[in-house]
Amino acid sequence: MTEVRTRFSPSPTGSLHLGGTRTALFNWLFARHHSGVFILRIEDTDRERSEERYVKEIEESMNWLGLNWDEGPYFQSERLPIYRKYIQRLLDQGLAYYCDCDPADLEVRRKEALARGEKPKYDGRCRDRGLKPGSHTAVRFKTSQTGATHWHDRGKGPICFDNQELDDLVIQRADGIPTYNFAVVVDDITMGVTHVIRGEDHIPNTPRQILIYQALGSPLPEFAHMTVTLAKDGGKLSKRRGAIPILAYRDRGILPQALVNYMVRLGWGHGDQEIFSREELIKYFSLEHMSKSPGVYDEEKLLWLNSHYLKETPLPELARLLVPFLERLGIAAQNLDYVARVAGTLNTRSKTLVEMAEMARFYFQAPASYEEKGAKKFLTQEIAPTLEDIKKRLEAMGEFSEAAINQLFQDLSTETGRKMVQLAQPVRLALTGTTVSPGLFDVISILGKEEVLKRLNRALDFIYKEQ
RNA sequence: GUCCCCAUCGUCUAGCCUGGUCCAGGACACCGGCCUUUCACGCCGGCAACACCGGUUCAAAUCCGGUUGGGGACGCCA
Repeated sequence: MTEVRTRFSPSPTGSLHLGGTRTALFNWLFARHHSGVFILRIEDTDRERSEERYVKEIEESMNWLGLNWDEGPYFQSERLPIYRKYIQRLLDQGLAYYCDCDPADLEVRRKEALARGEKPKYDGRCRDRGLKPGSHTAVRFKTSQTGATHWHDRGKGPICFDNQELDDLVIQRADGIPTYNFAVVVDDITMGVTHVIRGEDHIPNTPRQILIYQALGSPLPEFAHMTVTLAKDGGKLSKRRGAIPILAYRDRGILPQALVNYMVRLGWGHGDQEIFSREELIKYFSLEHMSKSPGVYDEEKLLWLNSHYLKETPLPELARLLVPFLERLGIAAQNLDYVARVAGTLNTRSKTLVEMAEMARFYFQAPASYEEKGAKKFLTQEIAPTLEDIKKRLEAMGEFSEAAINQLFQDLSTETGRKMVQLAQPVRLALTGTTVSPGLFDVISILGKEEVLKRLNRALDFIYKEQ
């Protein structure tokens, strides 16, 4: 059995989005599952639109998700001589020819055909003219006009195209740069790619590429076309339709494990299992279980997975992850132990690190104001004596543990006959500024005696000043 | 328009290849309830689907054909 070799070949003409990343993930998983090789290849033959910074972004995105590659990155722009050699071979064998048709004319003819309700195809007018290379000549591949091209797709099953549907595609532009359909084939041949796993938007390219493989006398790789991802309103997920750069997920406080888990479950399944560790993914992944119909991007499910992984992440690590998000809010958190305790009270109630940081704010900054409705209800003249009492009791406490504080409030409740809620809410408001927060006794314990007393005093001042 | 692909709860999916165990299972979302110092978490329960029409068969979500619907592709972009 020969070694499995897959590749991910993005073009650096923009940020990496969910769709492309999912393709990378499936290729990576397939390679890892078979202990094969995963190659990164940058398809930068479009000189106009390719940019160095996007190469960096692609690499950074993949690194963030842990999709490590074994070979590459290869750059098509550095492989021009190789393509030229293969083009020449086809030319010499009469399997390709020069064409000097004006691109603008072709465009007009294409529009006309479309208007007539026909499939826009190149009519092959230069096919037998025996043109010599010139400054405005492209090279076209002589596509067979008879028979059919078919293959067994590992994702879709048998697919067949009538060759009459195809036309003589340009394989080398007038500027000497090969086009996508040709460069991919040459690359996949020379890099020994055994499995081509890509989006189903490439299905129409496949018969053309197969014909080129055959013209070059090379054996075919396996093809597996995976579904595209649709936006909520239907239609391919795109920049216009809600797709965001993959790194934006990181900025939004999404964990890489959550994104990976989400992407893999979109269009693939393994029984009833929803949560997969990286090892399980590698162990279970197979092309056969890919779904055949397109999936709709559902952010709710991503967020659910994210909150799941947020809960799973060990506190010290969660603290490390949270710090940059705190800093973004202008909170300098040097004490990682403190942040870990804070995170421990927030990990079950936030969906993202961004949310968690926002909720953590009061642990680092005293409330600047009190939520209006809550203040009206709980920070009243009537409660003031009780708050004074709480203050005194807390002040007298030794060990400031959650359990001890809990006991203190229980006692107070029995002694005063006040319900816990009537005790907790005013204090919560005083400490956090809102009526919603993590468990109050945890909050008190974490903030510490000094800070708690300070905030209680401020709340009391607020009450006395208000009435 | 032409070609290609696809079709199970609102969404992601299991089952389909190897018909009966499926009056279709899980998850997200949603709706109840429990827990409770608030909000969450957690737990329990509920809602909800085999697109349609024919055929094959003792029997079809599962096989075949058609219809409808959705998606993709039709560049000297990738």
